[in-house]
Amino acid sequence: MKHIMSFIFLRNFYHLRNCLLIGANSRLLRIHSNRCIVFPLRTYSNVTRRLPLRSITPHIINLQFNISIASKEPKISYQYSDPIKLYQAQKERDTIDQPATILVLDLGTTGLNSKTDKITEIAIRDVQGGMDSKFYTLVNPEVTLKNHKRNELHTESGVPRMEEAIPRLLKWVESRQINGKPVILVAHNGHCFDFPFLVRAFHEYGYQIHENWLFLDSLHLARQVLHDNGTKLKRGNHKLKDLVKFFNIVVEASAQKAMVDVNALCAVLQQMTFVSKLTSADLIERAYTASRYSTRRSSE
DNA sequence: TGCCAGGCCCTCTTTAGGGCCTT
Repeated sequence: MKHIMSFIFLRNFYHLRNCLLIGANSRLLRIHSNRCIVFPLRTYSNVTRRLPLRSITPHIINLQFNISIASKEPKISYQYSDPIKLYQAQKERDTIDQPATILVLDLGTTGLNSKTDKITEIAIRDVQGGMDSKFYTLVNPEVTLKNHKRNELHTESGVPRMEEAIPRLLKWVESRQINGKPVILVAHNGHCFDFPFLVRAFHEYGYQIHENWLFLDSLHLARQVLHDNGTKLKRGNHKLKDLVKFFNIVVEASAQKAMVDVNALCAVLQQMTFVSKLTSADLIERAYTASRYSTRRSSE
């Protein structure tokens, strides 16, 4: 009986969200005792999603969504939605059993070669949001950059070198970790770009990637789930910008370039997990450990 | 705009070639 009620609850939930066209702010669903708990992937992101004018109905307004008319198309911010308040209230009471911390990552580098190029920028965001949910730092690559202005920016006093940035990164990730449960680092094309850079940098300065750290490539995920779901994207249209456009997401500008992409990927990840009905457990199953890169490195 | 590296995927072919995707 409990399962039947949960099924009906879920069906009604999806139906409600589909009707309102606001399915972005609550993604990870799980049955908790006899209740359906809504897990938002993000709470304080500045990302908004464009909605067609006809979708603004009294129902949405009555639900107290934050609507701003900034241009021809109204925008709906998700940060004041009820599921989020529910999540925050539950989190404060520490009653939600989250299987993992999901962190969206983007790196800036001096080039594309993880063996020879250096990291210049690290941006990470905890999709659950809350206080101190963002980590951002420039990194002094200790090499001369081609762009003179960028070179000055990255070599200013106070910009940490990678060996100084790693301990800060570790401390921040640890602060986001929930009782030693896994951390899933998500990056677009991370398997071929961000993750090899990160793992190599850790090894270079004598740090080990913790076994609880898992890696998930959102490019690979997008190519899989957007096909499985029937909402096919044409081959060659899985760039982050393409996904932002596909999901009709508006990303606010920021001086921190990598953080702009992180914000965008947070929203894209929400959409993908929603349309594909993926849970945290599903993401864990699709993720892999750093040993995948360590093996590659040792075989060189 | 294209180059850079490299893993994955698709297509066309059976072992190879080319495009995608990231800074």
